[in-house]
Amino acid sequence: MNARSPNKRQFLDRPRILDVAISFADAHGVEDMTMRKIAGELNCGAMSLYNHVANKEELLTDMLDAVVGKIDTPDIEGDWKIAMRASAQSANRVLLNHHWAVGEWNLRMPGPNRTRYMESILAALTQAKLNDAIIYRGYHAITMHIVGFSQQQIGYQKMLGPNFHEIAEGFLSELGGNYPYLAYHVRAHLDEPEECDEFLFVLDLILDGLERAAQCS
Amino acid sequence: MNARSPNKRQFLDRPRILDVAISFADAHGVEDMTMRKIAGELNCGAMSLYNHVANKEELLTDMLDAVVGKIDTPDIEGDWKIAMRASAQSANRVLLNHHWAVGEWNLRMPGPNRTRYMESILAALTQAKLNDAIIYRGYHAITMHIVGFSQQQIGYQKMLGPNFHEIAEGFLSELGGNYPYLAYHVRAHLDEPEECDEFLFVLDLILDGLERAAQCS
DNA sequence: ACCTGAACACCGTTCAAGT
DNA sequence: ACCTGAACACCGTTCAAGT
Repeated sequence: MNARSPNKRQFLDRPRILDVAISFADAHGVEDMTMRKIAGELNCGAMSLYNHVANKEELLTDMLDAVVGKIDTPDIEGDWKIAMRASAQSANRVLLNHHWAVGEWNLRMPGPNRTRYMESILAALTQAKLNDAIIYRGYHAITMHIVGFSQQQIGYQKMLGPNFHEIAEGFLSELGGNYPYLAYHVRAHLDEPEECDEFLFVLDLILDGLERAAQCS
Repeated sequence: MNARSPNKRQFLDRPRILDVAISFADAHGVEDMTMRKIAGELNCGAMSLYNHVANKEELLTDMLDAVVGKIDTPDIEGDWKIAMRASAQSANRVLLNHHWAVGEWNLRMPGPNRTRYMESILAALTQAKLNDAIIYRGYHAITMHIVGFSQQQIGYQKMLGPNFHEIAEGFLSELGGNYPYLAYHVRAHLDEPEECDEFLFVLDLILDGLERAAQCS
């Protein structure tokens, strides 16, 4: 009669597996995520998962698409740059919350959520009355920035870990007297209070540049 | 007396292991790279590798650093934007030649080559007489673009594979009538002859934006 | 229809034994 | 000092058997 009893139906279904897998990857990283461990958290045998999911690849593809589904789509009304900023910031927030997702983004074919997401970005750029060439390049530039910058942020977080200061200081002393510019840069990292506006700073570089390029042509 | 003979010294050393590992990852991807397979290509037992390398993690860290060592550093003389463009293009070329490297870039602490590379970028930005805040943000923007854009290019290449057209057409017919903007974008991909200047287009957006931001402040 | 244990073909790495 | 096979604790997944 308890949770581990074989007769107690576990309501094992696709969404529940997806939820548990995402939570596990959030907590321990996707490289530690194992079919056996997911099954363990669901109190079922590892092979039971395969009644609902073709294989681990498919599970990961669906996990990514579920995460993409959480991103706020740009509002088609009003100023396109403001809408794009809001959506990009939402994407950045979501990706930081699921730090494994950024590594899967460019490896997998888009699922339904990502397809919708792509369409919404392209729709917003078209709405902005940019010409075709700028929309084409702009789409790549914007999505590149969203996942690339998030990945860089996450990468630094992972490399430095919770004992941030200690590792950075260690790296600094390894540098010795050489590499003065790098030492200066690392020290700036240690002093900096907030990084969140840096994502938007670079995004604006791109958005403003696109607008300017469109006016020139 | 042949290569597989145990008495024939294999000159098994760190650089040789690194070379073979990089070639293997280039050919089959890092996810298929195995200590046992590397050993196989070196005609030695899997455990022999551990006499020269602490573990697979360390090997991957060194592989990435070796790849970074191939990137042309920006020339400190002359126009900073031209120098940065040349170096970024070199990085893009190197990363496309070692498509696994881009996934490791943000996961590992910099080795000696990457340390030198970071220093050279920061030196070039300082040489450009940009102010401290712009150098700080600009460094992140430029490196983000170099690895982020390369990763996006590689990701599309991997997803679509050699039978590029076929898969894209399949995706298009899956889209059906919905997602008109996305369908248009995918068709533009199919028509486009060259993508190599798109990397520079976005880089210039960033470089010009940095210069403009520096003048404003 | 759904679940599952045993088994297979792999991993990275430890260890004790070889030379 | 360098090499290595056996072994350990894992993987993802197949398959045949259960309900």
